[in-house]
Amino acid sequence: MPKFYITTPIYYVNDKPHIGHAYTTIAADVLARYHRLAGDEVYFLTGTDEHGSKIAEAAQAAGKSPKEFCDENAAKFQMLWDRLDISHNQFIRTTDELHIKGVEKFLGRLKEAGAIYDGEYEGLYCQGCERFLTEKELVNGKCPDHLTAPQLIKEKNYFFKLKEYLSKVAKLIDEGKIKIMPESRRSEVLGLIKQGLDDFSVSRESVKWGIELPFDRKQVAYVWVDALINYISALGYDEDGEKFKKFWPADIHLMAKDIIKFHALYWPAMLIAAGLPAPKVVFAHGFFTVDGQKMSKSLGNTIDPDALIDSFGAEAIRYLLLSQFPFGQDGDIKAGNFSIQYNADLANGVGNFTSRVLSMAEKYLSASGGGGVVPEKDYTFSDEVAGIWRQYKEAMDRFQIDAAIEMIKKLNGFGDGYVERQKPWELAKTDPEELKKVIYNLLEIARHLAIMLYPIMPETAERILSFLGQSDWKNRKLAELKDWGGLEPGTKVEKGANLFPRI
RNA sequence: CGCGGGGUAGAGCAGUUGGCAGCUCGGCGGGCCCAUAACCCGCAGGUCGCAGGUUCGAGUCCUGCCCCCGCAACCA
Repeated sequence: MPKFYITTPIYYVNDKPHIGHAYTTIAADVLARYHRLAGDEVYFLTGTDEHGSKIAEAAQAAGKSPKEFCDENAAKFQMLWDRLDISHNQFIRTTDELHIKGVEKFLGRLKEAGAIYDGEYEGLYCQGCERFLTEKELVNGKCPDHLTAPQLIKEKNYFFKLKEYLSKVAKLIDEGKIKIMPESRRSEVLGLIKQGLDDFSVSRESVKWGIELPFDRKQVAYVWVDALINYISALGYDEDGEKFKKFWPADIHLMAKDIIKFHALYWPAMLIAAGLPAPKVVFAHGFFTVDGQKMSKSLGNTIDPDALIDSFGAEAIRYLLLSQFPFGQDGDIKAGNFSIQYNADLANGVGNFTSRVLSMAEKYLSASGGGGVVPEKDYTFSDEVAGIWRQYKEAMDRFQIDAAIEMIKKLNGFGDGYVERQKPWELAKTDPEELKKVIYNLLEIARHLAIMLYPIMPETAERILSFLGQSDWKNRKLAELKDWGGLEPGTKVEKGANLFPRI
């Protein structure tokens, strides 16, 4: 059984989760669920990044200890993932003992390998960026990202020999061993390599809230280095450990484009230095604006994920967020149109289609025990549906979640069109035998629709499948589920509840 | 020479390797009555930002130009 190890970034817990975190995590969940459905052994990791001076400061401002502060915020993330039905296998926190051990081991390994050297660093440090800036990066003496003047800081630091490993990373990217997606990000990263990057420091002397270096307890790991290591520490980071052997390297690190450099260059370089394989895919999705504007607290247009869930439900939000624009690109979330789209795609689309099909089955094929009973199979549509499935799979395999959603809409439309052409309500009077075939086809289309829907809207899919009398589908692989004719004659179906009430 | 995204039908967007311009919403007109006043069909609506170039052929490649948006903090 192939394995599929997928990760989200670990989110910085200096505040509660926002819509961007939800977007990344839902996307990862969709891919994780798709791969489980396909029969892969999936390991889906998410978590929180809890060290660094910013956290320490925020905790102090809140009058709490760093750990207390982190506990509270980490819980908010966990609660949101719970509400959104995120199916992660593990939620790692960088304050977990497991992680701390992993970081110590990994940094120790880098030191042994001679990839770390100590030196003194004097530089302009930007609090906001949590890193030293070069003179060249400054604009009018200020950090271009934070518009604050960096402070001149001098401290002992350990450095990672990035320059020494960069050519190896470049080679892996070149050979496609590390796939950077989408394509535009790949060229961006190759451009960065061409420009040349400096060795970076992996430790901080001035920061206290962090993981102490095993070879120098006066220093703590730089928060970025600490964070990246979570992808292996979560698995136990033990070359002989079963979990680690099975799942590493990651099949895909998913993230937003702002942190591509860390994942596509720094992290693979560190892994190479430590003698470990690099991740197979580094996928950076885009940023989005909301209703044409960048989200910001001062503009008051931030969207609380919980409020969205309250209005539309977790299932609809998963769908709405991912159907807005091509996955990977920048785009705009038209929150103002959510109710329009909800009604169009979910209430009038999926909800109405399953409703009309199931109620026809119940009405025209009612059995003595009540409810509809699936009639004889008909093979009319094996080709059409197989074609849609092929495109759906292609889309998912290329991480084009939006394109996969298009296929769901296409199948839905195909089903609605079929109803119109066949007019079951007339066949009910003129041709009962033909009617049975038509109903069979419709029920079967509904089943396929539900399976396709599963990664995006798992709860909805399960409900439709249960209305269709399906119970053991979870034990089957997609390769089998997507074949035409999966619905067995004699199965009882029921109209079920209204899936998406109009709003 | 800061970085990045974008200019395609009224609105919002697709257009992978160049090959007769598509989708959704909205508008108009029909149809249907199984369904969540839902569904189906048809119509209107585009000089694909501008100007050159390459090509048998460019929204798609090249050059130049114009315009819009994001880039303090939070932060995917």
